[in-house]
Amino acid sequence: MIQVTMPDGTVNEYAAGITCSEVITDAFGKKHGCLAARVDGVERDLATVLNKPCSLDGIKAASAEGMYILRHSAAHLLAQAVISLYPTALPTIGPPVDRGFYYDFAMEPITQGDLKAIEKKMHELARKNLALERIELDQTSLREHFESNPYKLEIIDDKLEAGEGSTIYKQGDWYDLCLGPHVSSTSKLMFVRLTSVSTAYWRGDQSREQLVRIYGLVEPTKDALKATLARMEEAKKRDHRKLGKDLQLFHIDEEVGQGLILWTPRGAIVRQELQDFISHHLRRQGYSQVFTPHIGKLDLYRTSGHFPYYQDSQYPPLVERDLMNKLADEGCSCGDLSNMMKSGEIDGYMLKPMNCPHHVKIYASQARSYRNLPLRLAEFGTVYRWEQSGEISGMTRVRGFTQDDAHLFVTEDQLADEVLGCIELVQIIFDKLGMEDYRVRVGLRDPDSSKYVGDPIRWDKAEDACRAAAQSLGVEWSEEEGEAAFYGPKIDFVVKDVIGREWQLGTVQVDYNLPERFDLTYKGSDGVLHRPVMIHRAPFGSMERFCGVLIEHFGGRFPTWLTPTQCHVITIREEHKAYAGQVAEALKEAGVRVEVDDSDNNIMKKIRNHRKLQPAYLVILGDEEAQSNTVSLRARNGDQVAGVPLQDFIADLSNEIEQKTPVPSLVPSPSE
RNA sequence: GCCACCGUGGCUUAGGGGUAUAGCACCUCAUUGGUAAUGAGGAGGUCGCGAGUUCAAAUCUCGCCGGUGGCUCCA
Repeated sequence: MIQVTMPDGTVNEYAAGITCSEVITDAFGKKHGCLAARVDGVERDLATVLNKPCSLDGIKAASAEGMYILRHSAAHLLAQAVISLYPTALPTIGPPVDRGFYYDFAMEPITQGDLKAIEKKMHELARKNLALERIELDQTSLREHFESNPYKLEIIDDKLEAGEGSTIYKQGDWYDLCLGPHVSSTSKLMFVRLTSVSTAYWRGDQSREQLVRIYGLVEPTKDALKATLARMEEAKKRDHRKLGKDLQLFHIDEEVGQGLILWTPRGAIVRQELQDFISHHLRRQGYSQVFTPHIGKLDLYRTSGHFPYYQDSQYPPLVERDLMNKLADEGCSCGDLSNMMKSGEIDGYMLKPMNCPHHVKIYASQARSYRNLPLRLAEFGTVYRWEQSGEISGMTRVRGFTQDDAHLFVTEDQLADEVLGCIELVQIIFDKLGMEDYRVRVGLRDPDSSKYVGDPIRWDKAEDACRAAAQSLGVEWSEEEGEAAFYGPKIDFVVKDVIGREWQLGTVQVDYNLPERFDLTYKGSDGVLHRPVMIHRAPFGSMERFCGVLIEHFGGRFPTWLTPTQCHVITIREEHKAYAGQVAEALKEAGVRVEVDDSDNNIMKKIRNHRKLQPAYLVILGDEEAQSNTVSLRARNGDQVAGVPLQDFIADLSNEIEQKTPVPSLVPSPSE
């Protein structure tokens, strides 16, 4: 007999040789819903045989571990299906990922259209209720099993010591090299959906074979799969690239260039409101606004270190016309030109990849004393970076973007307080926008590395300041060793949107490097020159990415203060035109953004059309309203209220805008 | 940058060797309608760009540009 300790502490006795599955059924009943077991803290198959005393718990599909196992098993099922339809395909690796699973195959390219047939085959195999059997093999036998698959052999070479064995999992006549654990039967994998087909390099190495990668989803129940698919639909609807078009927020024109955002009037309003909001808080926090140009001399970036070190991710430099002509006359090739710029023989201008060198020069333009510090220079500064073409996407990955940037020049003693001040700003913004779901990453130096600049003692202090600041937020935060920039520790903000995707937005970075490179100084109270510390911070990251994320966060339904047109005034009949003009005028007078539709379409049609642009309110005007000097309001969700005195509406609306209320709330819902 | 797929009026889209569908939006006329599509008419496209094959190319081929999904990269 062996003793098995259950999670609640009870100890049951069983005959040795009993399986996890039997123990779990005994302890939790037949409908235990467990996909696997945890034996002495280690994940195991349900079929695992117990021969000695242990602790045991079940792993349900609802848990992260359970989903991981389910997805992993589904990847196997996918491979089985693919091999049965494409016998010459070679399976390589197929891990679970955050939202599903994938499997990479060495095979001829397939298309999205081929996925249906593969999915059908998966369902067929799932229905066969094939047991997944774990088989331990010695290395010789393993190699025999995979002798026709060089990818698996490479894995064996890499992962196993000489002579070391491993396991395969077998289902029907198909098997795969795998450590497991897995679900007990393919019947647990009924609710799969293949989502996309793509390519990947073997082991992520561009120089190696291109593989076909198939992505899929799996859920434990039909309803869960439905819900996941619905969530994906929702994500698609919220896609800022689609909403940006529908709501006329921005435009990207191939003739202007890839990754270059044209802010159209409606989008520009959203951006301007956000900038005004942040500017207000910057003034309150003692920042000084500055403006700097979009280009600077190569020498500046040689000093800062941006050129030529980061050359590959920048637009190529600009060269003055006279110099260009002269060099051309001398028969200078492009390669010569590039080399001469690199060596510093000739100068040119660069589109700025960062704002800091310009701000540093503002600091350096005067002699500074400790009495001037901290100096906080803020600018919505536009920078340009040469992102790889395949990486560019909508507003979230672009080549030109405007950072809500600022650089703080502080004394060593002020560092902790100033980092805290930066954090406070982030908190205010996220709170106001209802972005409660975010986490903070504190990037620390790798203790084993010597790539960092600056004195270790100062680093320790700066790292402590970052930790303390992150702690002060009261949200989830993590320390990540080795994630610091070479010039200082940093705090990154990662926002989770409503559908669970994460976006890296703002950042606060301590910098010991630039003050050194530019030989920045201030006169201390001791009369001696000291080196200031810099803090780079951009709480939104970039206006482009932030607005892109915001569009998706709100699903295009911006709060009243942000929404491009706050009220759309709609008339019922032609004779209400005059009153509509009066109402619109009064609203404009109060600073409200308003649009009027007094066309002769009927009211139903007009409502339908104007809803599309998602104003906070539709203001509907007919006989009753005109006679009593009131308005009738319709909210986005269709709720309505009639007979609101115009003056009350204007007062309430102004208040809502002023307060930056997260959701338009001037139309009470009928249930309240 | 690499791979696969895609590119038809402002938007959504049919077609797939004989210069092109439809809906929405737009304009005109009629209609004056109380909370998600009134009716009729009209205008708008050298089918991403450039070459090639062909009597004939939106359609086939090649190159380029752009988009999507991945890979790789990201101060």
